[in-house]
Amino acid sequence: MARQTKVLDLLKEQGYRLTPQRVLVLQALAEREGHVGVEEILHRVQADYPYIDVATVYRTLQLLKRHHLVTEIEVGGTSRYEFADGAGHHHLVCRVCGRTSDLSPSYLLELRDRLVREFGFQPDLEHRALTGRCAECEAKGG
Amino acid sequence: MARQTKVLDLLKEQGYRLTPQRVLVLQALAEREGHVGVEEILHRVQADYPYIDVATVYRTLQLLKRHHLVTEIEVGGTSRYEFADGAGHHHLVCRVCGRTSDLSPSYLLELRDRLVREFGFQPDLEHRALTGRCAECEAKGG
DNA sequence: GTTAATGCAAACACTTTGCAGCCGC
DNA sequence: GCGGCTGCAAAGTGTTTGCATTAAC
Repeated sequence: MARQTKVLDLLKEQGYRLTPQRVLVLQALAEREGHVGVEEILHRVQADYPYIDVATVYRTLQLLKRHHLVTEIEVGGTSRYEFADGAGHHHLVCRVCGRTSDLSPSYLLELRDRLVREFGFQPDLEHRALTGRCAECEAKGG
Repeated sequence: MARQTKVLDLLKEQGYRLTPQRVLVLQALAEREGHVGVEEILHRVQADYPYIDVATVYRTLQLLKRHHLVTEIEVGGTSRYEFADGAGHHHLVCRVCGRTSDLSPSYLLELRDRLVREFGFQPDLEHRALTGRCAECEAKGG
């Protein structure tokens, strides 16, 4: 059973229409680990259905986000989206080679606790992308 | 002696021209604590010199950034700039009321160390804005 | 006088919106 | 068939760029 099936059921339950566009956007998100840019989603969907418009992709992503079925992440001024299955997590994004890897939520817990404890500040640390330089690029000295 | 004077000297030394526009942009940054949006900088400068263009503001900020005289911070998809005097630091930005407060760099050191130690990943944690809800807005339950 | 910096306008990338027609239910 | 959803086009942000003119040195 494909990752996106339960999301589709959920949308249907809520009275949303299961248009082929929505199915394809979900598919594009599901068949890809990690966060995906809007551009890439558009291209993937267009492979199956060339008439889809960016506006529809954005609208679909907004809908999914509103229902917490995808999570949005901002990296370098533009938004990327990711299937929201399972627990939250973060990403390490290499600024040089672009490769990304996952980071357990536990890494930001200590920071959150300190901010809450010391300032009563509840930080948005749900699904963050941390940019930097990965070990490889660091070694190459780019 | 105004905060921006040494920056102006520095620019002059490097052979850059001290145009009134540059002086005014620096003034706008200096007379304001914390990070300032481009829009606000533009308006402040226009009060003294109405003919300045946004492009000039952007170009000036790029120049200053290139020489590490201001730091850039991205919050909510747009850039904000801050005078780069003294040690680095971070900001807590309340998503509800918009108020900001400073955060000592020490708060992110432990995280940086773990990422370096465990993954060899050198994160960009120089001058970050952490959004969230401040104690007051949290209490009000907005 | 040179040449860098400006103002203006146009282009840019990303995202949102208005609207007429279409199609999932 | 109703009403939500789509495609298209246009507009809206925030930022950058090309170019002729201006002004700092």
